[in-house]
Amino acid sequence: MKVTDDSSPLCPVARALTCVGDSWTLLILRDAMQGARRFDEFQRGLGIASSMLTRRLERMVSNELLEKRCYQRHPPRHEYHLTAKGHDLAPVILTLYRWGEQHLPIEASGFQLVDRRTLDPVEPILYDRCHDRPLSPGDVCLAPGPDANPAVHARVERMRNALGRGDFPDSQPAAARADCRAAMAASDSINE
Amino acid sequence: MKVTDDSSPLCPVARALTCVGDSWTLLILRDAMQGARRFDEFQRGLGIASSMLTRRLERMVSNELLEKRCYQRHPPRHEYHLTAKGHDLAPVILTLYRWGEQHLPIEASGFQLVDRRTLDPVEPILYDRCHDRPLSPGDVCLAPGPDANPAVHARVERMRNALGRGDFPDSQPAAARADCRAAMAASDSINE
DNA sequence: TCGGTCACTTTCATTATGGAAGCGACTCTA
DNA sequence: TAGAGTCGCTTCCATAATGAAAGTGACCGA
Repeated sequence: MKVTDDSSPLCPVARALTCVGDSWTLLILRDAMQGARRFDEFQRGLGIASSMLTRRLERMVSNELLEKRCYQRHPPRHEYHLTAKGHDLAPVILTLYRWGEQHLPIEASGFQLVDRRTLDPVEPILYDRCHDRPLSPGDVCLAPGPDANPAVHARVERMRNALGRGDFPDSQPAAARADCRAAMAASDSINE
Repeated sequence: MKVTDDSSPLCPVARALTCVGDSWTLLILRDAMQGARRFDEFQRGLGIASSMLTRRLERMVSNELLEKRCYQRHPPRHEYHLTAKGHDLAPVILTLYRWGEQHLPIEASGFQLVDRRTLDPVEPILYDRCHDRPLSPGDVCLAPGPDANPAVHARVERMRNALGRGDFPDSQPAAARADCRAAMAASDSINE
C-alpha cells in the first residue's frame, strides 16, 4: 500500500493502518489478547505459514505492538507479549467482532462476548467520553486542526456537505431512519 | 490470507477480516464516510493505482459495503454509495482513529473529531449497551456459544487462564483502573 | 476542432505470500 | 543411550497481489 494524498500523514486512520492494515496482524493481536504467547500457539491458532508468521511477528515487535521476552537460552527462545500499545487495539478488535456478528451472521453460534466476572453477555458500542453519553457515528464530524493543509480542509468541507445533505443512514432522527430502511427494503424487493 | 484453524469460521473477527482485512478497503470506507462518491474522488483522496481502485470497489460492491448508483448513461457511470452495512463500520474507523492519535502521534494536528452540531471535541470509547456503562476491554472475556467446537473451547480456556494470571495491562480491579484513568487525564492536560 | 475530463481497462515489472523442506538444540521414551 | 519428537525458526521457490504507466471511448467547453 502506498498512500500519496497530502492529508494522509495527518490522518490518524491512515497512520494506524500502516501499523495494523493487514489481516494477519489483527488476527495475531486477537490471539495475543486471548492469551497466545509462543510461535507455535500463533501458528496453530491461525493456520498461517511459518515464514509469514516470522515476518509479521518481527514487524509487530518493531512497531511495538508486541515485545519479545526470552524464556530460554541455548537456543534462545522468546515469547511475544502484548505491549500497552498493542493492548490498546482491543477496542478495534471488539468493534470488528460486533460488526462481523451483525453483518456476517452464520447459523452456528461459536462464541459469545461476556463480562469476565459475571459472564453476562456484553455488547460494545461507542461512547463519547467528553460528553458522557453514547455516540452515534452520524453525530461525529471532522474539523480542521491548527496544522491543517488544503487537502485537510477539502476533506472536512466535503464531509460537512455530505452530512448537510443527509447522505448517511444515521445522520437523521431514528424514526426517519426506520422509515428510510423500510422504503429501501420495499424498493429492493421491487427491483428483483 | 488463508486461515485454517477450526474456530475461524465461528469467529466474527476472522469473518469480518475476510471483508475488510486490507488497508485500501478501510481507507475507501473512510473516504466514503467523508462524502466521497466518484471514482476520481477516491483516487485523488487515496493516491491509489486506478487498477487497484477498480478491483477494490468491485469487491466492496459484491460484499455489499458499497452500492453502485447510475448517475449517467452513455457511457454508463456510477457513484459508489455506502450501504447500511458499510456505514456500520464507522465504529471500527473511529476506534482506529483514536488509536492512531494516541499511539502514533505527530507534531502537527491536522484533524479533530468533533460533534457535528456543537463542534465540541468528542472522544470515542467503548460502552456496554447491555449494562449501560463504559466498557474496559479487560473486563470482556469469551464464552463458548451453543455450537462451540473443541478449537473454540481451547481458545476460551486459554483466554480465561490469561485473564486469571493477570497477563493484561487492564485486567486489574476497577478501582485501580479508575485511578489510572484519572492519572492519564491529568498527564494529558500536563502534556498540552 | 482541439484539448481536457471522467471512469475505467490492459499490460507488465515488482513485490508479497504460501507451501514445503530443512535445521539446531533441546526433551521425552524405550 | 539411541532414536523420535518438539520448538522456533530459516531458506527456497512457485504463484498471487500490487503499482506504474499507457490506452480508450464518450463526453464537455472554448
